[in-house]
Amino acid sequence: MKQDVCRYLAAEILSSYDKAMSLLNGTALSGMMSKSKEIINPAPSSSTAPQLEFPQLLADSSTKSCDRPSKLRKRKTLAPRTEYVEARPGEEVSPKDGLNWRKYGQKLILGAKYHREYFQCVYCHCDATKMVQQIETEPLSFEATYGGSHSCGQENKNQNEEVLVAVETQVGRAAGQLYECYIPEMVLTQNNSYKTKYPSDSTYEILQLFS
DNA sequence: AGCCTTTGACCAGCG
DNA sequence: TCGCTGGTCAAAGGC
Repeated sequence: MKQDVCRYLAAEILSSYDKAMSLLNGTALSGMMSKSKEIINPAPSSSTAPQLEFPQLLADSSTKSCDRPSKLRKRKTLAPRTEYVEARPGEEVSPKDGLNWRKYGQKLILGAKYHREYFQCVYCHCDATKMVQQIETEPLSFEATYGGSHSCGQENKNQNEEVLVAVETQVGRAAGQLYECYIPEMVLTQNNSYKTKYPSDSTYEILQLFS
């Protein structure tokens, strides 16, 4: 019963999205779906760690020298890698994500109730940045937007989370922000490859709809 | 002493 | 071209 509901809802969402995308661009969804399939079911021949399939989701990953360019204040185009996290009750700071960040600024965004905080990876050669915005309607929820990519090795330490973000983003986009419904767990296998572990059969069936 | 946070200023993108 | 706004810098202070 529960599985049927999930299947029905996912099919409805996909159907609506497909129609919308067809109107805008006839082939966009099919391309996205095939990409989602590649992420969810990476080819067995892929190397040790899963590769992110959407380079446009990441900002330029070229490494910087340890001397960050001074007086260079180029506005980066926002990488749409957005993650929603919840703080524990009573915790007013943005929750940790397991990586080491240094806060380099905060700004009150026009029309926003809370400040937006800007973080940079603590490692000097690393290009990764993170913006955290407290959600107005849900004070315990934070929207974390990641930019750049970790060239410092932290990413490897936390590769599972990075892959999750990618899967979350792609599937979420394809299904019309469905990603809060399910998050497959990535499991490191003995041969250093990753595979998805689904918490329930119904979740797995939803993912099958995208493949 | 060194690292981190705060905060005002600067600068570039965009409308 | 210009003003607004968001992203970043860097000095100062705290821990």
